[in-house]
Amino acid sequence: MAQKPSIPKGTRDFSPTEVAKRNYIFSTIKQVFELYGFQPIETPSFEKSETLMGKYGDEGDRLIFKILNSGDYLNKVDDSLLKIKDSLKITSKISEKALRYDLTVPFARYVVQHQNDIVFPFKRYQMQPVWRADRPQKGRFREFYQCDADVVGSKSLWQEVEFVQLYDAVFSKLKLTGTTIKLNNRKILAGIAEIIGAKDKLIDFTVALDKLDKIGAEGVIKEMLSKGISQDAIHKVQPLFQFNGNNQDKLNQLQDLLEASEEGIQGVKDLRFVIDAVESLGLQSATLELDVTLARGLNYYTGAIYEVTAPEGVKIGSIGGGGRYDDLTGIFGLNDMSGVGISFGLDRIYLVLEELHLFDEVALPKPKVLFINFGELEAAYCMKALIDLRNKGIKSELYPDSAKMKKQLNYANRRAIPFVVIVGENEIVNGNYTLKNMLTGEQKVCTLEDLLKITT
RNA sequence: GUGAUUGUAGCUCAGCUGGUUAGAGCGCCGGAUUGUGGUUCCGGAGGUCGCCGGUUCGAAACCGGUCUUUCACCCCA
Repeated sequence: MAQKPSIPKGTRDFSPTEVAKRNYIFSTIKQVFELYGFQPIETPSFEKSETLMGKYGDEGDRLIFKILNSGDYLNKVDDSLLKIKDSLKITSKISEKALRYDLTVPFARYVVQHQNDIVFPFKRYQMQPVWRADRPQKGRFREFYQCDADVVGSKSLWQEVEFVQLYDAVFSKLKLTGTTIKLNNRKILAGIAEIIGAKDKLIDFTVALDKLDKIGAEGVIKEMLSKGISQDAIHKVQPLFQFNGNNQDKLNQLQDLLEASEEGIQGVKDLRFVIDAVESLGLQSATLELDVTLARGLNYYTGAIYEVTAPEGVKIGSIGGGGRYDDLTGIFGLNDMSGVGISFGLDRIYLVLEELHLFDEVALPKPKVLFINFGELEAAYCMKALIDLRNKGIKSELYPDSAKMKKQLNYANRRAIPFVVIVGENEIVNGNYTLKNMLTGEQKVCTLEDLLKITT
């Protein structure tokens, strides 16, 4: 046997049924995106390294797939550099392109590059694969799809309200009820950090706080201490560790806690606006939850932070996330362009729908009629009928070879094709067709008109 | 990147503490049945036991490395 074929770690093949299910999710998301006024764009699967590097933190840089330069790339590297074997330094010499790590940074690049042609506020959506050199595990792949919708050029909080509704609309349409849309605001996190005098440790602080439901208050405190946040400071935010009540209660508690921080108060105000609006407009199937521990986030979020978790009982992590970023296009030289956006993790949504058996009605595209092939003459006769069937939109095909009847019928069975048309000498002489129902086994001789009528 | 875990036929898996020519079920191909399927019966093909190296008289089994699978951490969709 030849070498056993396989695909790289963390990648997957998708067979027809899987593609059908994935397309169902894609088209649902796409419909809702367009319903909300977004327009599609696409960007290259790889970008210049400088566009991507440094945008996702050190951890992110490590996870970016680098593309080797073409040609004799090593020849151009200094011997001295090769000798010290510093991978980081050599990488920038031998690789100038990298695979897309997410859709937001390429989008920022796109906006800056096309700023003169874009009508602002610009609402775009994008559904494309992204790549991460991560170690795969449950619900985590090295190649996966993101479905993003972003608005740039508007600071309106109404937009943030709409994204909550959009999440709810998509999940409701997928019949995925019981999702939780978690909402937070970076300004609140900054406010808290300010109150405790750990403004410079905002990232460490938020990353630790984010783990509250996973490692508990003790674990969080331990991690904060190890990052150099003082005992005294931690004591001040103690209330956060047992935060409860409904969204309004939480808002009021935050209001008190953040009194001394101007930024924090602004965050509470923003959050209150969004929460009030969503609560008065109502959601179909999702629950909106203010979660102060929500800190995931890419370093560029500056306002709202979203994260969607699957219904209780499905252990898959988040199935979507997003937020507001005021400074993103600034990196590429376009200032004062606020953006807010969300992302759907297609592959994870797939896993959740599968686990909850919500794919029932997704039909695999397959032919309805198979013409049995008895030979050249018969095949030619069948091809004529096929034209009529196909013109009427009836998915149909001719078995390509004049194989044994048994084999051809078996093929119809395996593919669950409901009708088979048998044409031999007799049928050709009489100008008719023998139609067989593969489910009931019934068969009858009929005209082309009957054939079209019955199989439609 | 850290720590575990998995790998035997196309698929799901047996294969005892190292011991002849490595098995089963399903699937595939052919026949019983040359214009009638899903059932049944008969026959057949298909394996460098992930890969490389080591220990041994002898390795699918033991050891090392590597790749792969799954999982946790880090981080994230």
